Amino acid sequence: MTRRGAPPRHRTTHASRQGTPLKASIASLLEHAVAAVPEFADAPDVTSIRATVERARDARHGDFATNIAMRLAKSAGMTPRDIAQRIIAAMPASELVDRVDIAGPGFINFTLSDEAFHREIGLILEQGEAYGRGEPREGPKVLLEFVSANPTGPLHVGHGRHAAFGATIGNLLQAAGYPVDREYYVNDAGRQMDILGVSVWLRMLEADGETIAFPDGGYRGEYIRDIAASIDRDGLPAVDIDKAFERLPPADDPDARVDALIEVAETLLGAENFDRIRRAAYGSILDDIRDDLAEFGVTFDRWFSEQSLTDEKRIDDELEVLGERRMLYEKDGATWFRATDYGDDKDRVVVRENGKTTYFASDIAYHYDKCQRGYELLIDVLGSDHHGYVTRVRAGLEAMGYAGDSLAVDFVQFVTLYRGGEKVQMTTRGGRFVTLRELRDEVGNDATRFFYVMRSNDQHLDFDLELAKSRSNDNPVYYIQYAHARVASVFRQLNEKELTHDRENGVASFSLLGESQEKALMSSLSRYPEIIELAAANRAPQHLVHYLRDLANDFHTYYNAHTFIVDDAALRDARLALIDAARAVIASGLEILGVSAPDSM
RNA sequence: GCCCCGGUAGCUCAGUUGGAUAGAGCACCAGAUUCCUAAUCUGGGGGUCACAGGUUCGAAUCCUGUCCGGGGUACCA
Repeated sequence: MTRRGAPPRHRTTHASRQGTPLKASIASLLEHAVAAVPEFADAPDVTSIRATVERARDARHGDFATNIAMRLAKSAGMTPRDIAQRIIAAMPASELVDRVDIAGPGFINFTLSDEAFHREIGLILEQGEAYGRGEPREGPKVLLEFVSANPTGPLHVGHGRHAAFGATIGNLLQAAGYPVDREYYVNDAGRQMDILGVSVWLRMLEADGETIAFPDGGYRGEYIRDIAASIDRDGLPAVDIDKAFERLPPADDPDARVDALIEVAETLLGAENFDRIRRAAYGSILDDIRDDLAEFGVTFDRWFSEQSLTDEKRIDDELEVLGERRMLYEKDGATWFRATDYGDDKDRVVVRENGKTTYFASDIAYHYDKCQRGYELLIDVLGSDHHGYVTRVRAGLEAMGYAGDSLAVDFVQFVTLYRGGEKVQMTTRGGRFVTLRELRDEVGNDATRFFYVMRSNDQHLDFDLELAKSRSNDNPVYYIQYAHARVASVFRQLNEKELTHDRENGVASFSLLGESQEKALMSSLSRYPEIIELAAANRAPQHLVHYLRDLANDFHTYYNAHTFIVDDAALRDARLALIDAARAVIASGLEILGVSAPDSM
């Protein structure tokens, strides 16, 4: 499992008042009961009682179950069943609970009253799409960084998964009440930007009719030509190409060749002009990335420039602090950070022999900066090939005086595209990837967002284009959206029959809803707050995906089994109120996933 | 070598932080619509949770070891 910096558990101050999720209400009853038994007063597990309350998996076990009696057995020196007996005897009466039973080796099973569910559905109708969202929390203040792709080309399908996952995590944390900001780290400094500038310049020359052996390390996408065409040539000096290229290192050393080309460009054009091309290039690409993400429903609170770390002397500050703390030393002409003091495999270079700082030096400064801005939990969404960074960045944070575990990293595994059973070639000879935009154009934003988070982030993702596009029962996106559209359709039908829906009458008539499908739907709906909390705490959107699928199934089953628009007004109002609650929860869940909730399909 | 992730039904994957008889979709088989959208529903078969030990009332889940697949192990970003 990926290591996760778990946010501290929400401390609930509850009585079983309205607005408290069902599970918390049950946990509260249990806490009172345990506290009322003197023998358990100092049992070590009492503080985590809430965590022991679970939904029963089997209807025969009631609605909720706890294993608290088994957990207390050792410290209390009693058998689980005896403990369960004592706890049940001490349980305060509640209108939410019909029965409390002991089962199996010592489980305590709670069977809720109809009233408990009716209240919960009423609450959904009252709160609408706000239902299930956690109370705003003081902290930890979360900074969520994701995508952060280099602005050297358009986003591809791998970045898309990062975008969808990160955005959904952000929505989930926010829904659970955490204060969260989203940030994109823009790698606008260093050699990559120089290579980008050179690539554009070479394409400009080509457009002028020059023949140029394009270097291996350069960016050769078609978009580079487009950018080259858009560069304002006013003030650019004329260039004697042949002379400029005659001293280049041989092609079998691509790195040296690219570096030499950068130098040539800077000399011939002048540093200012070259910088202008470079900025135009990365500015245009970054605009494209920003648009692409915005169309995908992914937005950021801040775009943080790597270059600003240098400009604002943040890296200098960092090196000074590390130096004062004696965390640096010189070797082989470079400056090294004592990462091994903090558990890393080896020490790491922060200033190279050539005097330039490393990307790692920027990373420390950047994460240090995040801490200094007051964020208490830093979440980075990274590709799984970056796992080696975590230890050293944590080391950097600790050396700078912050807790290493304030950094949590969620790794996103690779994406493989399939068309039917066929694997899709993701890269072309020109080094071109299938872009996120192409994927979105082909399968649509909704299916794309959904499929990206359908699987656990640390699972390889097989993205089947045909399945994502299919408008059939194979496709879980449409399955869920269809449930939402069906509810809207029912209300349209109601309108056509010139009937109206009296919600208050419906809520007052919930006791008429005795069908098994109705009870199942109510139970599922009441789970929503638990799902939000679970998915947020684990940063695992797939919990929400699976929940919505199950919820849609409960709805479709109900739809097929019973008619909602019946003659009996009370029953009709009650049924319509129930499906309207289902509509609200589905809409809320889809919103968190960044998927639309259509009224018709 | 060392580090990270994964191994659960024919396929793709869940599994609520150690619970009760391991779940879902697809695929396969059999059914449902005079009625609110059949983009739907109902039923059925299908499992050595990679393997071997261990921890305990209880293990797919935790520990140790082994095997297989992917990734990483830069004075690149």
